[in-house]
Amino acid sequence: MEWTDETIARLRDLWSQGLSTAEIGRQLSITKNAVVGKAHRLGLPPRPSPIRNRKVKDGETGTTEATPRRKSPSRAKAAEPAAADLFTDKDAAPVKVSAGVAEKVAEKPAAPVRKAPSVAPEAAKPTPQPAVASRPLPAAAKEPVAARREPAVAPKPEPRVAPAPRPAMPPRFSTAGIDRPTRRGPSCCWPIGDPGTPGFHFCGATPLPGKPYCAEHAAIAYVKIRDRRD
DNA sequence: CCCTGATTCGC
DNA sequence: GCGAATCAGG
Repeated sequence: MEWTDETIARLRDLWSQGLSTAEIGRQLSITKNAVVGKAHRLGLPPRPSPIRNRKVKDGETGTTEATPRRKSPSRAKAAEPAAADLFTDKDAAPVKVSAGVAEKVAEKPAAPVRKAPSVAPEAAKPTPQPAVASRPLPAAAKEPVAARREPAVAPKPEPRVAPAPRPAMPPRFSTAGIDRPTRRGPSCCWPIGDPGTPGFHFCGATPLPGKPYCAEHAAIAYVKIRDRRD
């Protein structure tokens, strides 16, 4: 797997959107393992694991080996240092509210994440049929399977920088210099150019209802998730 | 069984 | 660094 800047950006985006690792893997045409592995290497915020803390530190009971399977799990690494570290900004922190949790919480008052409200529930679904169910996508509808998702261009979905709501405190990249769409309503947040680069900006076109992207980019962003299983 | 994410470790 | 194998919980 060649982790280009684009793929990494996509990974981060999808990851921050709360998609499951397997889902991300399907969209990127890679295995979930690759997704998780890379996510960890990137230091992406861990999402609620279905399993409990496996890292019960070595020693433990000592009587029976905890993980005698492979070799020697002597690599009882540290706990979970990295993730929290990354969120020095309060802005990024709220993202911790993951899909699963979000459903339960049902509200995030002081934690307006970038994801559009309408998008959240979709992405939160274990089996996302958003792209399939409600897709008034004209372009995509034409060639659903054929088009698939090949970005073709070089999209860099940048999760951090929120397009519309709350320009208060940008986490890492200041939206100040970013040329924001003139209109103030919802706008397509498909990134154009490299984040942090002078020319970087967002598409800004009128997004599809309930989608963060315009029809054009939504066709790229949201792909038939079906047919992906080989 | 299926799903999920986390971790390990050979490459 | 990468990701299959594996683990482990729901």
